[in-house]
Amino acid sequence: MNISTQNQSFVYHFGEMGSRWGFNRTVGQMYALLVISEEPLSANDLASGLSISRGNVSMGIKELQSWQLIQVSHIPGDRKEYYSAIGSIWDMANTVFKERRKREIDPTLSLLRASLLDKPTDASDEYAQGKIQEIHDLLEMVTEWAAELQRLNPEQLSRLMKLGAGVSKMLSVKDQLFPNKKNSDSN
Amino acid sequence: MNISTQNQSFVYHFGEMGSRWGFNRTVGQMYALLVISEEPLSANDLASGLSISRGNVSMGIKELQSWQLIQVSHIPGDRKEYYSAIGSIWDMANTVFKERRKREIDPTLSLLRASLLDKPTDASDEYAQGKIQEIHDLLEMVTEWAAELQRLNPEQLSRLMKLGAGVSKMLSVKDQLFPNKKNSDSN
DNA sequence: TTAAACTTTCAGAAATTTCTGAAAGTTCGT
DNA sequence: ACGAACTTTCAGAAATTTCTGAAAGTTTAA
Repeated sequence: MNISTQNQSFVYHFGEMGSRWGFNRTVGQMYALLVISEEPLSANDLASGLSISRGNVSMGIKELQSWQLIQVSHIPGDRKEYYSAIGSIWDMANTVFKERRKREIDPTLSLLRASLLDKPTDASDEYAQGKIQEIHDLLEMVTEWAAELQRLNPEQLSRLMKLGAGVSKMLSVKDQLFPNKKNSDSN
Repeated sequence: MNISTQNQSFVYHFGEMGSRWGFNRTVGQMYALLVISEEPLSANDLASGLSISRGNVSMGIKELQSWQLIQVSHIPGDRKEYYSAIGSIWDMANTVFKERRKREIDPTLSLLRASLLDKPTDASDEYAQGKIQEIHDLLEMVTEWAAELQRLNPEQLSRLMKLGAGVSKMLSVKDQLFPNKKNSDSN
């Protein structure tokens, strides 16, 4: 199994990016390779395609499975396991967002909430708590909003995004339609 | 300079989180400490507060400055430099987003565009290009949208987010108001 | 039950990242 | 011009992460 030079740089770069998304370079490369290959690939294909050890592939597969990003399939008469990327690119983005929220944001929110329970003992603690509160509120709002958006289907989301700047116009339209809805919480 | 145990865990955790946002643990901790402290802190304060070397602090400061997250100030009659976090939490989030876009997303988009310029040579390349195209389009759309949202002021953004699920209702309201606007590009 | 065909595990090696602290650099007052 | 008070740099040390490959585990077929 070898990768066309055409896709080499994509796979490699995706690996680098992957490390920003919570998994390491090789795991990112493995995933990239699975995404762009139409046929499912065996663990050996991945190892030889990326010139990494079989053991490394095995660990990477485990990781990708824990992210729910790949799928196993079988070929009749062949005992090897074959892997392929699950779903569309939208699904992938969704999954990664959801997983990261679970693994990173949620624990952070808990920690912030815990911090807020301690009563501040002096002025500087007071100031610190104020800041922690701000961060908490921002994170919570963004998180909830993201969850909300994830509930839209891709088509709706796509329309919303393509609306672009129009979104602020919509806000004012809304004010005209429902001028008495309280949106005066401008802190 | 020592940190109240109350804030210790916040600073430490923020450090861990920081590494997800593109800088390392100590840089994250330094920033956390600056955020929750009302007074500007000197490099030595940071070093002793976090029990790290002076040299490390110096590098961290450079990093935070390149992210435009901190500010220098001076105390009359004192030659030391004092640092403090810039702006509100909103500003911070904005800055981090903008910087990450510049450093990570933009290069990725360029790479994807470059990949798309090569004509595919066989069927499997064709499939790969299709996927790369999808990723490109998604990334581009999300990026543009994010830029759009960043142009809103915090108050508008906050209202939009608090709208939550209401956003999909707005989409249908829009359809009723402007039923002939073409939004049928549902690929 | 044996063995072939596969997968997983994990100790230690290799690679990478981060940190320290001494030395070099800068700035300012005299 | 000198030296005190600071900051920055950077080579190598320390810590952390990732990877390898041999050994152990699993599954299937006969």
